[in-house]
Amino acid sequence: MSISQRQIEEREMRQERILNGALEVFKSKGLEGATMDEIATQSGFGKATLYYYFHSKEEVFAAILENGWISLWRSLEPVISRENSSPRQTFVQLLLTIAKNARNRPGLYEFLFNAPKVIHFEEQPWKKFQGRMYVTIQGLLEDGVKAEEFPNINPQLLFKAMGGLFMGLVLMGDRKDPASEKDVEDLLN
Amino acid sequence: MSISQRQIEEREMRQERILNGALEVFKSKGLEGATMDEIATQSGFGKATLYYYFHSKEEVFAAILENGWISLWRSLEPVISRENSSPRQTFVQLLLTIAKNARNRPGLYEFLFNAPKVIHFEEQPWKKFQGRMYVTIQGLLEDGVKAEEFPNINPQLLFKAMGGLFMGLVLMGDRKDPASEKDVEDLLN
DNA sequence: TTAATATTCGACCCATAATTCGAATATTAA
DNA sequence: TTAATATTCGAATTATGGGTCGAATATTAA
Repeated sequence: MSISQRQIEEREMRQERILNGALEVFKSKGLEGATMDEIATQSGFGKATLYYYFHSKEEVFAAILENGWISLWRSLEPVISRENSSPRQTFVQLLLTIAKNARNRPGLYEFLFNAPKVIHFEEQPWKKFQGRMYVTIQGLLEDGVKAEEFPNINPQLLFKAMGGLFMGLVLMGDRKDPASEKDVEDLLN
Repeated sequence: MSISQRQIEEREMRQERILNGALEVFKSKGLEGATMDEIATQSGFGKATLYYYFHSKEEVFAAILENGWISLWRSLEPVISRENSSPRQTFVQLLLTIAKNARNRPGLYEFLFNAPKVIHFEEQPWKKFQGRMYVTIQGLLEDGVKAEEFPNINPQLLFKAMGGLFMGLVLMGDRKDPASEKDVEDLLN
């Protein structure tokens, strides 16, 4: 009668296939250079088929970002809600968790963290998750400074520095050396 | 008979005017969104005139990057070749010099450091200068670690961290607080 | 088996934006 | 002054790439 569960799953798989192909093209051609034709070829469909699964190119972008942020946020939640953990410990674990994610799918995470700089459609649903993450980190830093677990620098400044540092470490790296807990601790001192 | 010095200079001025206009448009519309029409309007020429000075839109991109990297490199040379300066001192001065440049022309430097991520033409002449800068910084860090002027971390790692940190601080900042020598020193400790 | 529904895609369409043309207008050298 | 050269730009041309159409082909439910 109606659509079977299997059909839904297959549909989702095809969508993911398209999204992966798209990400691949973005990686090699940059956001701007990526065309729907290429994405189609890369993901193994005809161009028109992409439009059967997504309304527009913009929607493809958005879907990648949304999936990415949601899954990142999901993996962070348990770390954040853990009890009996000092701000600093939580902070370190947070960074390590992000790093672990990023190591698994470097292309995706480069996209996640850089794309927002390049495009600016407003009111994107994924911004909610991005925002939550930033607020959380910022809060941890503030608490940590208050509890004297971090050097006494303006938390805002520390946040920016950590943000940049993290990008440099996790994303610009050669991927030879996954950041260990010790690395992060070393850098914090 | 032939072209006078003044004519050459005027020509260069017009080219710069175009480049400045282009940068302005890139800032507000992004690389992709920028059109030759807008660049023309912004810089005060007719569109066809742009093509009298540059072969293509791509060449306009490239010219901005090349000019930028060259002038940045020029300003760094005296710092690098200064004698009687420890690796750490040189390193700090280098960062401060870059920061000073960036503060004077934030739009340009954001472009310089971000554009390479977005577009992907190979064999760009400016890459030579970018490469030189990175090699120099990397070398300073290695020497500095050897001389125990920096915490004893893998210089490669330190380089990545500093790179990210610097981007975060200088480029993503709110520009309220120009980085002072003290800031840099604080962060190094 | 078959009618309905889901999926696929080649060939178009069309708006936008890059690039070129050709005819003016300025500037220069003699 | 004037012929040659340099500069300018509106209008036309072309290329690119997002998005649509309609006709297949596959799958499903009955």
